[in-house]
Amino acid sequence: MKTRLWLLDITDRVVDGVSETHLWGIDDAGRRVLVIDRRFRPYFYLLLAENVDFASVTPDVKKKLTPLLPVTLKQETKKQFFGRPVNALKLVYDNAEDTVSTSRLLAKIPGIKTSLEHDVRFSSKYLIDNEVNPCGWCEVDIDELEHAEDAQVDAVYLAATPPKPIDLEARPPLRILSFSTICYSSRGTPRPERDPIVILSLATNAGDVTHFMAEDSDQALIEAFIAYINAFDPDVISGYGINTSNWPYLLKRAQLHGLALQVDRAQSEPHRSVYGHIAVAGRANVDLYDFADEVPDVKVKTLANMARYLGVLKAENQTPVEDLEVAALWDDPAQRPRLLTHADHTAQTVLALTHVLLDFALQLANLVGLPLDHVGPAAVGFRTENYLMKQAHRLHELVPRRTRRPYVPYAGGTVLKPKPGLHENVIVLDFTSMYPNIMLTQNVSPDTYVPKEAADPPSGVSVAPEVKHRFRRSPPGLYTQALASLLTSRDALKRTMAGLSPSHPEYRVLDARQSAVKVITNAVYGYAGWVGARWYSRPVAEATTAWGRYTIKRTIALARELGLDVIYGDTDSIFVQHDEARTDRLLQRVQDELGLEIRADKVYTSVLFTEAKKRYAGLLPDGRLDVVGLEVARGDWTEAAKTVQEQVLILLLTEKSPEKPIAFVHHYLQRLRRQEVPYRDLVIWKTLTKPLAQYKVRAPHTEAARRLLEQGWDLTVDDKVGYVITKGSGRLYERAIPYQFSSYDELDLAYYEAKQILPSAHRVLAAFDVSEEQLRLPASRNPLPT
DNA sequence: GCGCCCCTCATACCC
DNA sequence: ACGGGTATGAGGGGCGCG
Repeated sequence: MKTRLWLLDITDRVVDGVSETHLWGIDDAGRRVLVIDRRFRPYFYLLLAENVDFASVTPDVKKKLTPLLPVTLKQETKKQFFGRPVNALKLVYDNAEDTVSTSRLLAKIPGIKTSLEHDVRFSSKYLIDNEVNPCGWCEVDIDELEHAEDAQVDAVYLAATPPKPIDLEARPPLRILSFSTICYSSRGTPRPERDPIVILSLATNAGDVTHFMAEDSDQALIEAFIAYINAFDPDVISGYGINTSNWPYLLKRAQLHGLALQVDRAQSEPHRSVYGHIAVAGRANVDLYDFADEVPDVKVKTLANMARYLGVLKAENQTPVEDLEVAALWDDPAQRPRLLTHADHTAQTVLALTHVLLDFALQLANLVGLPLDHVGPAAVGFRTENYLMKQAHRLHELVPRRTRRPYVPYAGGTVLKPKPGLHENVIVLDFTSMYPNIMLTQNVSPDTYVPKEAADPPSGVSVAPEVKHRFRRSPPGLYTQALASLLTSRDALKRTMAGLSPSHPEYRVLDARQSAVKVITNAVYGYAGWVGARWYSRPVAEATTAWGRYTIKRTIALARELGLDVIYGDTDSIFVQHDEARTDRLLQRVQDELGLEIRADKVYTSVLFTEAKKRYAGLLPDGRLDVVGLEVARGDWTEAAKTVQEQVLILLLTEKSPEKPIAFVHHYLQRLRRQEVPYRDLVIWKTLTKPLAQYKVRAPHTEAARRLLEQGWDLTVDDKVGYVITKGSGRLYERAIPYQFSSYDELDLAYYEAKQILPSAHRVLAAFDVSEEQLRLPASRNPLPT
């Protein structure tokens, strides 16, 4: 018998000392199935030192193994390590838990260089070796199970063969459940030991929106949630911040009531897993917050902000509920319905956001080979690494161990000094995927690097400028093959998409796929320079940026030869006058001489530069303002400062003279003094990047955080603190108050004028020789209230 | 005690 | 826990001044 399985989740366990793998998925008839594979065995390698043969080490290995568990030894002669053929002993075990401890012991035997792949997760090896990907289809021969398995699925089977990847068009329809909770706290952050969950709202893609309310306690609420999940039987459970907040809270509350939070398909409970996330066996628990980083335009990553930006926050009619208000709303029978509406709305928003982000998550999981619930919480480096491990398997390359290394800095890209002032009709020319293409064309990879003392290999080498690192020309290395595959697949996806209407159902999937491919393509260079990477290689990273600097330098020279004035440039781009004939010739010459593609990107009808690098603003042909690096583009300036700067820029770039902008600033300052600028536009948001105790200086946002803590609020690393500056004397940090605890009358408006509005406006007006003095309100008029 | 200088710390951006 | 390059503001210490 055969089954075709779309892989949703993979778990493993040890039964009677033997590891087994559980494949949870959906078959091509839409049934939820579990396939148990007892055939795949844990293993690791012992790498033999050079000029050491199997015969001279095997007896020692066997001797050490005797008192240990049964192990099968295999001689591997087809493996490579960093591109060099090696001999390795493969030790195959029964129990994955035994491999790590014995690998360390055996690596000390003379003639053994090191142990390898003992530090790769068992389930990862399973997927990689079988070339099976999560969120993709596989085919497997199955037998009936001799004993019943306690799993909440339509069928449980035993694998009779290893699974084989197969190409089936569409994924099966998934049952999705999104939820959110509201906890009651009379003071500060709710504590699970003390404060109940008062509302749990959920929304499903079957169209149901439901909530459960606490009565005397939240026990019935939790029981109702468990019952609902088991009845609806979702494949995907999603939420916003559920890995850090909702799940841990629910688990603690359930524990206090003596309840088992049985919501998975294995009759067990959610538990913390490798990347600190919560795993729900047999389902995919997806925390959408983990994908918020993919949307850099959203600075303060609340659910509402994400949803608004992605266009899924339909009903904005209701006033948002602040954490501070929850207790009062719950306690007031007249207000409680508002809280319930808010809760339901939140769950619906999470579901809507899931629809937007899930395709990307599925494609990323499938591309890099991490299970759906792992791929979100896994950092970019680990996503990239998993993709590389899959490539390595195909090339018979052994996976290097994770080791601690010292950090040694190296030089990056070139940034040109801009020509300050207003420029008209400017085009931006960009290299397409500069670093990936450099690595591809020069065969830059950890396994093609020729060490300083080594002689040139027969294939010849390419030599990086400045740093002089050498890379053998052939055969293609691990990175090279990975990038070739990524770059060609993205091209193909783009071509297919071009032939489809964006409304075509396939289009969304292809677009999600190409985004996933792009993310990993762009991450490979950074991965190479990350000291935590298994395939870390400083020469690779350093050579890549050196070729990049050479490339941009030559491009500038070619532009000048063609009579094009270079106004600015950063790493892989140059800004020149928009002269079609000359830029066309430049693109051709760059392609011919450098073998890299440079493309016309944006055109600015007018663009303004200050003296500073990485900061400019321009008008696009459709009239939109594009702001780069300036305060408008930053999350740590007040909305007030950003609004003013944005208006000043629009007026400046359209009028090309400073009169109207100056008048606008004056007008805005008057409104500020009359308290007509909304209070929330005067809040400053800053991220806590470490625990409060580790700060070496007192800063406004750390002191505001301290005040929040005193009032019972929890703050963790990566939380944003919103504060305002109040009147009084002394340091700013003494006057920085969490915005919830202050009011308009207490604000130091002079600070907002002098340190927010005026600098951000002046920054862009300085190019027109406007002084900050000219932007201030005349002293006689509208004096500041004291 | 205050203003000034210079340096460090901290954050967030660009590519 | 992917890279380096860059701008900017506030804190903090040292110094001279009154």
